[in-house]
Amino acid sequence: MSPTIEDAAEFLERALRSRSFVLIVGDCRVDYDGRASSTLDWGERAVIIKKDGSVLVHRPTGYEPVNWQPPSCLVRLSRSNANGLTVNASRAQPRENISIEYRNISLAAFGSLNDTSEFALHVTEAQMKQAILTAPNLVEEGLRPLAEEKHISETGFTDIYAEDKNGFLVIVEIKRNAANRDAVMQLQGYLEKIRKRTDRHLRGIVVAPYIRKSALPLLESLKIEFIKVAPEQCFAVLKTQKDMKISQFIAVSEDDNSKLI
Amino acid sequence: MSPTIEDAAEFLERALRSRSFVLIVGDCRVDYDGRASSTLDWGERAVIIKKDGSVLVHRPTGYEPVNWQPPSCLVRLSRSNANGLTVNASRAQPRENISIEYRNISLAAFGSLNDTSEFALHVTEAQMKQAILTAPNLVEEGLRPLAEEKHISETGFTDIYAEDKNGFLVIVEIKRNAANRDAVMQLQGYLEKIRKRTDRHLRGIVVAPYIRKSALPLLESLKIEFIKVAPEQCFAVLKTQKDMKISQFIAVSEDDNSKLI
DNA sequence: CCTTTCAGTTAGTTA
DNA sequence: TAACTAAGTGAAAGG
Repeated sequence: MSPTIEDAAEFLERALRSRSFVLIVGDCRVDYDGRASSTLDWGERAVIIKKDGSVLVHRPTGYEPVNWQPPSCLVRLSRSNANGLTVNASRAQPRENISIEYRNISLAAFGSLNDTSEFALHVTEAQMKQAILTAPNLVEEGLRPLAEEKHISETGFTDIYAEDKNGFLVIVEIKRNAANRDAVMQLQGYLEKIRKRTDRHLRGIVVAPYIRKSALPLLESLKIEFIKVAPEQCFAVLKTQKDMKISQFIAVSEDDNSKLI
Repeated sequence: MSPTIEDAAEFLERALRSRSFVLIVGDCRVDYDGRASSTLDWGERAVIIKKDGSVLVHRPTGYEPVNWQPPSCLVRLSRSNANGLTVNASRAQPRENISIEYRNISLAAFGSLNDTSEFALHVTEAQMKQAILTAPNLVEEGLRPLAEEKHISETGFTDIYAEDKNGFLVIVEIKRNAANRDAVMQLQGYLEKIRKRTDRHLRGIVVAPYIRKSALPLLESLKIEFIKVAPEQCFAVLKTQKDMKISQFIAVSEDDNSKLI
């Protein structure tokens, strides 16, 4: 059933050379030495070796790996003896090393993982935009969205056209995470373009969960405003939308039931 | 090459029922909702489901899982449609849920991991004992170890017999981690046994990285002493021992080399 | 490269 | 069970 150590060694040699995602399940001993040191006697664990040099040793329970190595460390394979196979992962700065010695390997696999999607914590900018279009008072009392902006030449510029309660034109730039100088500059560039085409009074608002201190001077000098909108708020709005649909459905169902009584 | 979603579903159904260690590599979408919320669009990731209900979603790079669920959560499988398969992991307190929707599975495996060894951070008690036997001044200036104690009836009692510079008998109890009331009581019980057999002045010393505040009153009332010995110190001693051997070897080698010159 | 701060922190210990 | 604290914390942002 299990591959021989010999076969596994050859297999893993190829796996590590290919710098892909490597999975090993087997009976091993783990030694760590670095900022601290640790030992873990024989037992079956699952080990993940990633292409960036991360190494994770997972026991049968628990969220955290029992031993690990952060990204950008050097992973090598060595044969301690005919029946032994050791995976060695080390890095400098700080000098740390973990060695995983196998006496049996029950599963070994490797392959490249194709994964390019962006991870969005809380909500995406698109979802934030949707939330603000649904509930513009998240930004300002009396704000009325006008139309969605088509990306003309900008990259990664999520924004909203709107009118405030005084009828002034408002450009809202949304950032999913911290607004920095770049975000302010981007909005400024956009405002300047628009000012060339219209004489209307123009306001620029950066909307983000929070703003970098480093962006505050620029913000003030350009008379651009910052409104803090937490992803949670947006999520709450979107959730309420969803819940609305569900609660409406439930209401109908209850009506149906009442008819049955 | 890859199993069909149909086959994978059946396979994983069995895997989850067996409450063992489950590995899934495949093209998935991940949604999380709980203390925060997140989305992750299609891509290939490795998922670990442990018997205690931990769930880890790992991308091709990075130490941390992109999404996860801590131990003791409920993992269920559902078929969204003929070509879809969703792993759902939820827990209450706090209410959290992650759902992993697959459109392709390239690897699925499960099995029980037999892993009972104790994880020892820094050093084991045996190693601490070895270090103190090698360098008794870690505990006290002038301490001379007498003999190793055979475990009479105690469990997990790692200790050292010694004489201090005044010729008094010293019993040293070693704890790898925090010394608590139990440790003090254990040593006290042992001291009482010995006092019945001898009239010699007897000292009891608890050696550990640190001591619980809760154990201090008991310690004082029983006139038992506490000496802080950090695992790092023990490790340093053991390392020096090792290094001694190596440096001796190097010294010899250098001698040999010098002869060759 | 170092420092500070935050995390869906997790995990362990004490009250 | 809740509160407090440490972690081989890791990861991001700022200097």
